[in-house]
Amino acid sequence: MSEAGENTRKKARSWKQDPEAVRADILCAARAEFAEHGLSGARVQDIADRIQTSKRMIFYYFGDKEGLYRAVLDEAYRSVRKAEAELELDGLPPEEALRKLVEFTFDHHRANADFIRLVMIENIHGARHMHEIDSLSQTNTAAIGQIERICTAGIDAGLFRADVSPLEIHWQISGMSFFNVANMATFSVNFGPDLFTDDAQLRLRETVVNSILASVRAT
Amino acid sequence: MSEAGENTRKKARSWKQDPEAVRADILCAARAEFAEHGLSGARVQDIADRIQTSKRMIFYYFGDKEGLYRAVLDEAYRSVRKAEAELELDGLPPEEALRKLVEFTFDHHRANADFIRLVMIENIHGARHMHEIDSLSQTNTAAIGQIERICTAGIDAGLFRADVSPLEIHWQISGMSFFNVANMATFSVNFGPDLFTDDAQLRLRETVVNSILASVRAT
DNA sequence: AAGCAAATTAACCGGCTGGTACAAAGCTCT
DNA sequence: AGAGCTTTGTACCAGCCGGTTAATTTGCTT
Repeated sequence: MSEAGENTRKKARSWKQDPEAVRADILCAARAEFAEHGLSGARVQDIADRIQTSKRMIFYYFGDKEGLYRAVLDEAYRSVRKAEAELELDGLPPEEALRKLVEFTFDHHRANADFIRLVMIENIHGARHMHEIDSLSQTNTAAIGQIERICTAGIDAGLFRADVSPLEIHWQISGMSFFNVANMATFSVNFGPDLFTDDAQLRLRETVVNSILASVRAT
Repeated sequence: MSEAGENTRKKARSWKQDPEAVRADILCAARAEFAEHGLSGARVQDIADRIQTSKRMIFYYFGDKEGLYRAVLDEAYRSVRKAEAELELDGLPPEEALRKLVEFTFDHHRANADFIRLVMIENIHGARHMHEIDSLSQTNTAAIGQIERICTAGIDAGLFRADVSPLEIHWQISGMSFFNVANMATFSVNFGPDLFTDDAQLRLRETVVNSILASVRAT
């Protein structure tokens, strides 16, 4: 019974201190757990079990369950916005830039299902916890900047309608890209899984690009 | 302490039996509770407290918490699909029909936030519970029928592209209409609440109509 | 090496929550 | 009216789970 875990890193008789690594481990395990089960569905013990640590550590570093949840949410948003910011579109012609942005968002959402699920969960809670995280509003509003630049360029070139709304465009792109991941489960049950094979997703992404481009194009 | 509730309908000394009403009441209260807090977040006691009944009744009629949740989900889908089926589009020209369908879906989703939240919750659970409800798949696949008819009419008239996919169109309409309600909370926090005023929603709905129509139109 | 704060462990607790046992009250049928 | 079913109320329980207490270990500083 007491002989378990001889090759584990931290347990078994003696352990090394590595607070930052522990903190990061907890955050990572918590993200998975929260994404999978939601805030109330997640079990602190299960988070501890996912990594080589004890329940106590979680409260030690994050205060309580909600504090941990908030930290997870914060870090998740931060990393996503960072990825978005790294997308370089400034050199491209407007239509091409918009296409790239749609394709990126669509793919990125698919590749980060955990983040999507966290946002779903946060919406279930009426975004109550996001309000308590300051730093986010700044990072996020910046996401519109790219679209704004594309739009002004497109309008100036006479390619886009003069009344396009960058915010509405972002809403549309986000909406479909988000829905695609968030509602895959129920959509598959209701209408079959055909839309979610790899090549169907490629076609679907192109459909989204077409819709967005068609709706901004000057007549 | 024990004198409470003289004017309540069922308690206080003597009560009338009305099983179907109780069942319906529970279902209604449960829908609200589940929509608000999710499956694990919902409290059976709180559901009982919302109406004039005891926790005991809930287990009596629905077996356990998940049974109740399943019943709620079933009823919710059923009523929504019923409303969809009542929409009459067959007489209209294709573009007009499609416009009406988009407008209806957009409005209907907004007006049924509880349903949206239930679907969000069910997606968090990977649609696990929907699989255990038979009757749904039939009701739901029928929802595509309308779009199929519109598309064939549109293609035959040379108004729509020949390669439009009814399923993809449904996906787009659902996606944006769903996202609009489901992610209102986080979207507002991130980008401000401007898009969710009544008249902004009217414009947004028109934007969705435009995108869909523009993307199906023959060049 | 001693002192001290930070990191970690193990055991524990209180109360909440899903679920139940049991009895009492209504309803139906004869 | 009363037997036998369904429906409802009350009290209760067992276990889970977030959170805590207290003691032990590590490592830094002097």
